[in-house]
Amino acid sequence: MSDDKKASLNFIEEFIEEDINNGKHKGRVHTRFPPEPNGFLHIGHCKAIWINFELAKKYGGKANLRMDDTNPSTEKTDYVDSIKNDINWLGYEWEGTELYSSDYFQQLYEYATRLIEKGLAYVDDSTVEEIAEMKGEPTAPGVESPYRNRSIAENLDLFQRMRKGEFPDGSRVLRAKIDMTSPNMHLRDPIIYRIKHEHHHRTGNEWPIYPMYDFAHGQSDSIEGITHSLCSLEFIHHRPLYNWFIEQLDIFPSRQIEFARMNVAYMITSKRKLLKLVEEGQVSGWDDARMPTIAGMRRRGYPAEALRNFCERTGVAKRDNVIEMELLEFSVREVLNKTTPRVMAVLDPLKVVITNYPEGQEEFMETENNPEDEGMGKRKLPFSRELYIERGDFMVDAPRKFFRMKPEGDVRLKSAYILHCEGYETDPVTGEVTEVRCTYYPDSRSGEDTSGIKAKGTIHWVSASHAKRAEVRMFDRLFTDPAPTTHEGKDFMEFLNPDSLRVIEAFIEPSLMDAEVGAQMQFMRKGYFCVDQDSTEDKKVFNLTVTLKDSWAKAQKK
RNA sequence: AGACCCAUGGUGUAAUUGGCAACACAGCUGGUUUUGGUCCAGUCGUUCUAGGUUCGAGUCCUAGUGGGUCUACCA
Repeated sequence: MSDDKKASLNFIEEFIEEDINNGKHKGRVHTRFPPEPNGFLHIGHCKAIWINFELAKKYGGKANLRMDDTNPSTEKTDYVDSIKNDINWLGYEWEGTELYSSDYFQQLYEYATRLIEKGLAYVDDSTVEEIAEMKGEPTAPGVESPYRNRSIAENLDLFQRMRKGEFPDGSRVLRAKIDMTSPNMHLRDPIIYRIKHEHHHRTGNEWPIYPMYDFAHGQSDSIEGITHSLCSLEFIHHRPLYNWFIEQLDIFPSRQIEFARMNVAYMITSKRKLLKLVEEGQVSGWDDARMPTIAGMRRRGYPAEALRNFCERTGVAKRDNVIEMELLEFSVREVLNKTTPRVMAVLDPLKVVITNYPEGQEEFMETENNPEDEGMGKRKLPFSRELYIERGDFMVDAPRKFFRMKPEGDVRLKSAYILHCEGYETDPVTGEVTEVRCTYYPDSRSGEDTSGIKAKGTIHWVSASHAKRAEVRMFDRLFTDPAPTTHEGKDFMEFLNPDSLRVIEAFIEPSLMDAEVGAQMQFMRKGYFCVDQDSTEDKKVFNLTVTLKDSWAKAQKK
């Protein structure tokens, strides 16, 4: 019956299935996510995590988490914890305990020694400038270092003394001896070890020399038996070198495959630039809800499931891409629509007095928590003579298609009565509406409406005497430009959105005072929100996760 | 300038590997709705250019054009 169409494979899956079909590694699939612990994970990492862990899952394989910690200057243990936490939060578990490139320092040292013994590596005494100079340009070949043809014995001796810490930082490096005329700059005798008398977050002062990325990453993959080493496009030029080391060292042949990293409009993923935002105080920290970090998005209220769905929808390819934020927001709303309770909160309050409703009287209105899911139950809302509604839900000179409250008009209060607007009061100075006066139809109560009145619109409300005040943080995109880092001659900071954060005071229904930090809900007709960690016992703080779609507002703009 | 990578609606990704170009988001129109939300239906719009191979090309070949990457003792 069902015409189960073949699910299409992305190009990495095609490679993997080809390898499996060829019996390579006995069909084993083992990936890894290799962050450098020098910053927080962001939306780009999110995609890399998704690819590596989902692929392993799909092919019944394993995925390692490996901290690529070969540079002691920038790496910190604090970051390790946040990285592990973020990955777990996204819903993934790595194989065994987390691994570290630094665990392989001894093995790497031996590999380097093996290279020297084969006459494929040499110690170079040149300065940084000299090495750069001799490297040449992409269009012009480089020249060989005067130290290039030292004897194996001398190289061995020098390298051992480097390891013993006999030489000062920067005085010498170990280079692979490949080809100074290669059109691929990475093959022009790349540096594989440098001297750094620096404390490492895990190996302490054990090592005065540290391997470079190219001499650590591929070998670590190999040591761990990684079958498919997935990385972003900019490493494509490193692949010949990656393979060269595997061949010369004759070690397990991991295969590097490059994919285009994911870019999202209005978000930046440069760790350096993100750090600048934090250090300059443009945001409150790495986990500011406006940050494209996983920690930030979590605090903002983006569900992990939404992020995973988003990664799946955006696909895997080799094309440069910028994904519209709308797709991310769709993914977020999609999950939240199903999972969050609806609650009443008025963000921009306007007082309504129901003149024919007895003073001092109160009623409790039953309302469903989520029309998408009856199982989420019902709750009661206090109702009284004075209410707050959204200022934007009242208009003095309303167009015909305005279905909310307007003079002489009827409007339904969600889960309560239908109101008839009798008039309004304004501030004599500013002309601003200060209060709306209405009457209610006693026989129009929700669920038992016999009034026969049909109100076209339904609006949300809170009882003035019962409502609580709360702080609400209304977030907007951090930048005004979809690609703030791509404009030549302009610093990305010039594109910071001055209105990315608007703090307002809102009135919320009393039940919300019980909401715990992290709790998520829909403020009816406004958007999805979550309780921020800055909340206190008597003052809740809510973060706007994402607004609801608003076709009325959209129509008004035209 | 050299090497390498890439090119399909506005955006992103597909196309049984040479056989009627599709899916999602966005847009637009309508329906349902006690959220102008959700949901449902419909609609708009695509193979960078020029040659070539072929009965047949988004797919293969050549050239061009456009975009990206590479010249850290970072990863």
